[in-house]
Amino acid sequence: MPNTLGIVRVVIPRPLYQAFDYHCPLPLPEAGCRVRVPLGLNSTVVGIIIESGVTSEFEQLKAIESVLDDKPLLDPSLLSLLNWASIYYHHPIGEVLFSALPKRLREGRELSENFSWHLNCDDHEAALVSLKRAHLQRELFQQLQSHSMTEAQLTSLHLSKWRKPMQQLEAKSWVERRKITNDHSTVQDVDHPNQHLIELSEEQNDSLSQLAEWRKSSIQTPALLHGITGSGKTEIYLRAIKPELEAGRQALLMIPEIGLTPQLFQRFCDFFPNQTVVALHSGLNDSQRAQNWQSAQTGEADIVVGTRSSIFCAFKNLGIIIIDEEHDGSFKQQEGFHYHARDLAVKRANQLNIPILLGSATPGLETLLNAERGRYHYLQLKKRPGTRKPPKTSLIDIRSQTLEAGVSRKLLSEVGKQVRDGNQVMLFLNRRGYAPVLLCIQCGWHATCSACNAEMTFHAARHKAICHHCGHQQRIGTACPSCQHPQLTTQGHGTERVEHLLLSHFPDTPVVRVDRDTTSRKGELARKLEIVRSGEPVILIGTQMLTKGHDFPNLTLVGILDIDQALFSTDYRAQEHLAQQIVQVSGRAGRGEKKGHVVLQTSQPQHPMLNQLLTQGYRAVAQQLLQERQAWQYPPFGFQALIRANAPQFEEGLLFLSSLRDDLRVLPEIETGEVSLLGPMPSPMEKRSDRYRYQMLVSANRRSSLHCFLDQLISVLRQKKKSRDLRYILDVDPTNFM
DNA sequence: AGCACGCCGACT
DNA sequence: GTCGGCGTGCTC
Repeated sequence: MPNTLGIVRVVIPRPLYQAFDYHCPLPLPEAGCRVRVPLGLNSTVVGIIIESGVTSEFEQLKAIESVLDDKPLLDPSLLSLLNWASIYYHHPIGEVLFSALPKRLREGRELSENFSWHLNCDDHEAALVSLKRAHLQRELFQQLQSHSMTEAQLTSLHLSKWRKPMQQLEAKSWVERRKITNDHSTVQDVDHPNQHLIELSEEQNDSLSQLAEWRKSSIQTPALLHGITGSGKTEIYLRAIKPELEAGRQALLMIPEIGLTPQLFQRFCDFFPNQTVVALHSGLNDSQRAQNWQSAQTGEADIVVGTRSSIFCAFKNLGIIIIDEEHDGSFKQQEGFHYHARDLAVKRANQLNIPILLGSATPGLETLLNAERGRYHYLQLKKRPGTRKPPKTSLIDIRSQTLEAGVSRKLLSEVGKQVRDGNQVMLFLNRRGYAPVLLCIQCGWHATCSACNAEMTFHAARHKAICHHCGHQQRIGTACPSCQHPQLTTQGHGTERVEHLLLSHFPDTPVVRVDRDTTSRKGELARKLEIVRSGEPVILIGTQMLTKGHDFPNLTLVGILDIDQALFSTDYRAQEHLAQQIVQVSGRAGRGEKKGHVVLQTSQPQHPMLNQLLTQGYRAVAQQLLQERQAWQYPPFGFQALIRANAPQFEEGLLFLSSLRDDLRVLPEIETGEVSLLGPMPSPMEKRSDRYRYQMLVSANRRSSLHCFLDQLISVLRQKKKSRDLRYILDVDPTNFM
């Protein structure tokens, strides 16, 4: 006999598509609470209730062991987003739900209590005098003089070691610790005298009033803010958020993976000094992440600035979502649960009926199409504020140039000229290391990775060849490892090589290299950026780390090296990415008073896309690319999913996918031609990290056909027997075919 | 995934 | 005999 009372439906952290029912003592905890439940013969796991008070078909229910939360951690709207994502991406609900939680909460740990610290001292002067020698305490004291601070705020300040001195201040009774109960019943004053120091241009003001108009409508559609680089999109974000904070709601600002420049975060803190701004990105440790996540969940944080996974952050009362650099590829998760944070953000905003603003100088083709079809509100910023002009771009035909380390004479002399004039220069090369190929001219040996089908990149300073795909390293002496010939040579150039070239040509100018190798140490990137921000002449050489969001006012020349590879890529997205990259890098030039100039080195100066980009700009290129996509029925006109399979044995994944394809042949969507399959075929790098990788592409002209087909595909896939070391994954709306 | 069960070959 | 490799099936 089915029970009608005392049953909860629980999602388990396992790759399972269904939830399990458990008995639970009354009163039942609400959906979104964590519980500890028995699973299998003798283990217990942390689960999340997704439905409370259900009837169960299942006969032998077990009882939950304990309830971990008295208030739900995930509210109904977030649960429904996660459930939707599980269905849309055809990914097990167990993994989807748990990917929303910070590690500590996933493990069932206690919620830490949040505190704030308040100054409780009559004579500030006397206290400061007595703290003359206790620098850390003194600094904390001064911070607290302006306003009281929460743990999240203290941690996000660069005061890494604040706990000890704070304890000492507490011991002296000058500081009082209080438990936070802020539930936004009283809204802090959002206005602040410093806020309006930056005066907006006419165009910016116009966009803002359009935004205000747009928000009055009863159904919120997304808005695209298409503003050229340097047009001041951040100022729009700040002012778009402000009314929401004033109404006691919270804001989520999503940024690309390595896009969190301390300046952006600082700008938000400065603009809203009375509000709590917290970060959620990969630079935080587990405890900071749990802390900040929780502060959004309780309502203590007003603004969350976060990367991809912050789309799953719980909020007490979310009022607006802003996505900066919405075209950026890092919003798509590339392993495990392959979600697209931007697309989920649009869905979340739609479910909550709150505004969402997508900002970019180079909107993705999907977003641009939505805007041009009127599904998104389309705002444009076409000018840089003040007298600043967008940089002028010219091409250098490298076929008629002498090259040194891939840099043309012409560009080198231009660099010299700018540096002599006291300006800063940036060279962009999307390849780190010294050279992508290391070889012996005597015996033909070259450094290849034993785990991947790839060349290893030579890193000169470390005397190593490193595989950029799996991290495998090999020490390189002076002689050839195969024939002992005393000299090895290189082919191609990376940032380290160009750095050497620049050092030899410009011995009196600092050369700053910014890539993953030179910034892996904590604080190193910040230190390098600080050198550049000092305004002294420097030559920057770097990878795409340099392209995102930085503001260097004294930078007048940008040189873009080696784009030719991307011009001939077989990936249909390569042209879009290249155009975006060129525009983004170029946008670093001429942000201050001085005029900017961009030099693009290519062997294809007649290439139609490049020429259209230089003469008509990004939007024209995007429209052209959209036409091509339409002709081929590629996304966003067609809909795709990719099934990848890999195994340690050669061709095992291929066999598996071939057999899957045979099974799928009888499905109705294949017979009617609504859905077509391409492959299976080897992935672009067949062997990677000692696994052989294969893929099969599923394409459809209608999203509904694709999803109907994928439902059946998943059930076929799950019933299929496979060896234990074969792994497969379904990627809906793939953006990366590697 | 993580775990138990059960089947089979290969060792002290 | 029994140890352990791995294929299979189940988890409320």
